[in-house]
Amino acid sequence: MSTVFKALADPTRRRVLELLRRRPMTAGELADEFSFAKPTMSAHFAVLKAADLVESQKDGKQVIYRLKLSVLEDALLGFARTFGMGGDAGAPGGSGPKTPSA
Amino acid sequence: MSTVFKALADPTRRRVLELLRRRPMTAGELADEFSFAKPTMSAHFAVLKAADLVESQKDGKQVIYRLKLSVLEDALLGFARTFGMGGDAGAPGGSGPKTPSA
DNA sequence: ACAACATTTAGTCAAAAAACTAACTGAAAC
DNA sequence: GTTTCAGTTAGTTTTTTGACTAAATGTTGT
Repeated sequence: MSTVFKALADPTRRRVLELLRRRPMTAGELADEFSFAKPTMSAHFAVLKAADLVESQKDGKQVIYRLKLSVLEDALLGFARTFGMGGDAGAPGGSGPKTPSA
Repeated sequence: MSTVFKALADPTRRRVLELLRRRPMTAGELADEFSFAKPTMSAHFAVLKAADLVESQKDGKQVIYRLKLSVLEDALLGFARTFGMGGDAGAPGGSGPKTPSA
């Protein structure tokens, strides 16, 4: 959970995820979308992978990155649910703004 | 947007938000829930405020913090929507969800 | 085997983040 | 009006982050 939010904290990484939403891309393709050096991008990929937000697959001499949408979904919506958006997960009492549990 | 995700990246701040979801609390009440020194907590509050995730109101010698749920909602669900969760915002066959350069 | 290519690893550096203590500000209480 | 209390500001320190260059790894093509 914490690793996911840490990963999402950087705008470059968020944009990588958005790019990967459309289609899987190689490290090189992704790197071409940014002005950073390749090792810098590689480090970003590593953070995303550590957060389990992407998976990588080796294909010849390139590496294909693919978004793990379900993980992003679970983290985001799971957290949102903690706040009473789209479900309920923590404010059972009665003073809450959402979750009209009565 | 970036300030929101930066704010959410820290577990202490996420927990502060969760506490504030139940009811507005004073800085002192919030600080009591953690083992950090008060200035440390004050700095966390400042980050949350800069991200517009909370608002503060002075009441005598204390400061009441209140969650701005709608801001959190907009950020979280807005970002989720970018990824096609709970709506649509850019994935389908077109050429570009962002940067509609045409 | 070797050259070319794609990517990662290693090592460095500067800037940002998160914590602390000490000192300050403002409001209440005495 | 001075003490006390709540909270923030200032200043310091340590750790983490994000960037870079140079070098290593592994893969394909010659």
